[in-house]
Amino acid sequence: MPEAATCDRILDAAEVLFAEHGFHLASLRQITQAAGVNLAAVHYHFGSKQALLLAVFRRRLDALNQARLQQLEQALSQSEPPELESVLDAFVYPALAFSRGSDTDGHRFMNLLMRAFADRDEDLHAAISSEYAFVMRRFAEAIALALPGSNPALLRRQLDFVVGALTYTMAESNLSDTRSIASDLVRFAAAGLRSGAQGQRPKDSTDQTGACGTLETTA
Amino acid sequence: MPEAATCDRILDAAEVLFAEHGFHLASLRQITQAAGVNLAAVHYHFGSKQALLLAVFRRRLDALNQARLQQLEQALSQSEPPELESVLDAFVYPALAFSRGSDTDGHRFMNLLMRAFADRDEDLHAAISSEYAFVMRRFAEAIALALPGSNPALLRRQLDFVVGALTYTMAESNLSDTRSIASDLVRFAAAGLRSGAQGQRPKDSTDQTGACGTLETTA
DNA sequence: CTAATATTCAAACATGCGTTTAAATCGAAC
DNA sequence: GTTCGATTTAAACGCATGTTTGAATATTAG
Repeated sequence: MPEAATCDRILDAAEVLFAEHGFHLASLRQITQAAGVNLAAVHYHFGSKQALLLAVFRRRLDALNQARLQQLEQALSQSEPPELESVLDAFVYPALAFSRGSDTDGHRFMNLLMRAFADRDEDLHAAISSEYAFVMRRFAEAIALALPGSNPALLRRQLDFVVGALTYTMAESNLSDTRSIASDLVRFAAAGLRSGAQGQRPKDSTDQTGACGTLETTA
Repeated sequence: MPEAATCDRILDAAEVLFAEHGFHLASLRQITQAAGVNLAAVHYHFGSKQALLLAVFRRRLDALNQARLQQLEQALSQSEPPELESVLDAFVYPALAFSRGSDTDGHRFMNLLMRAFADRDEDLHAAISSEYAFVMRRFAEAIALALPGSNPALLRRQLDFVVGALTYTMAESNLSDTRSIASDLVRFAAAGLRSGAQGQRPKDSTDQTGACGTLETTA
């Protein structure tokens, strides 16, 4: 029989309904009914509703960040030092392609990601950010290589600008050409990053740790 | 007696708890207890929990967008055509100052705003965006004036990048110097906007309506 | 075939929610 | 001082939720 396993059917239905109605509004009864499984199956296979949410996240983020790192390696091997636009594209394009691809699943999942970011779910945040923190670190290093002499504190702040622009863009519901949006965003971000790279910025630039490692690590 | 009126005490407590736990998790029992009023007072004064949320939003957004427009008028009167950086600062600074001001209330409210954006609450969205759509329109016009010959469709897309960077930055929980963050973001955004202003962009740039008027209007 | 293990199932449990109700209390006007 | 509308109060209603339970059913192993 081509019937998917119970776990996967639960994950699929949960992803759809979490993204559509939010974590707390999507009930396990809705989810299990949409998945065509019994209500208690969630607790049997995942333990709790919260654990189910985490499992939904893990399944997608693994694939996304793997695609990002793969494209980053390619960008790093193509020139020395790496080209800024190539690094940014490796960060931006897989996310946009995933969120706006032909399958609507990716877009739905990105909505879910935005929700989780806004919800500031501490447990989920901690679990996820520790799993994928190294991805953001790798990109920060690559951008620093592409912009020699840049101010690290300013660069980190500007990276948050890029993540914000990307996250917000992904959450937009109308979908048009992914490639052109990605290139617009890459050009926009590259110009912005270079605008602070010439050693301008006379003032303090207080380097407060603790700003990194938030959920942006995942988007 | 210096006791605040019941309505205001409910609004204050609701803003805190909505921002802290989200709309659906913050219960009316929590809110009324924190406000020191009876549970039924919410329905007597506001009608429903949803209407209470809307009232919380209105109270803050009025002040924020008024401050933005005031600073925009000043920027428009200072030079002809207006300077791009001044226009952007009028959009960015009041929001950042409000969200990171000495009172923690502003920051909490910005969290609430992000939540509402992520929640895609249709009713709230419709009510709010229609009330403040003209603010975004005014800023789009001003930026178009500051960048003569710019592509309107591209400009709108880039404006979303700016809104995203701003929203994301506001939601960051650590608070440091507002003025320096604002100027970093303004320089970043100005460079990005100018990067697409020289008539580049040969491809389509399909102008799909319906992209505007989303909740970004409020942030 | 049988025994043991893994999975599914229907039903119930306890809890918290938004909302409603009707009586009690307050504040000013006559 | 009494009356009348506005406000506050305590209690209850109806309902949906996440979770647990224990029996029924599949699945696998010996």
